[in-house]
Amino acid sequence: MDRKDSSEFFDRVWDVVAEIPFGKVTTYGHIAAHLGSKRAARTVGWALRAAAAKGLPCHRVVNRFGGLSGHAAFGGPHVMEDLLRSEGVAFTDDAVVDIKRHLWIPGEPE
DNA sequence: CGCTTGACGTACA
DNA sequence: TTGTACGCCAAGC
Repeated sequence: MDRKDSSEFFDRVWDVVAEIPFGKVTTYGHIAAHLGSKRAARTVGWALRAAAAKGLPCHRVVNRFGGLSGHAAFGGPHVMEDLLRSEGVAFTDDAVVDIKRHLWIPGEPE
């Protein structure tokens, strides 16, 4: 709607993150691209940091490689990984999600 | 008030 | 092809 706040970008990121289904993950680039700017991935990361404080499932958001970049925002280096594993998400490496199996794209549900 | 950094990714040389 | 630079937006210092 008429959300023309300075943080409109943030609000959209939170909206998308909140729509991520259980056991799925998405990437900064896909969110940024969905918002209109692919290179805004960095800003998405900033929004996710705030999203963590908002209670959004930001642990389902990973980088392009499927690596858990924001584990520090969870208060523990393996908290994010453990959360995803609890959702049935597979890991290809340590703290690296099998994004190829669980990738979810905003605007394009199952 | 202004410069730098920051949960990344793409584009160009 | 690989490497480097830039872009996005906001917060921190």
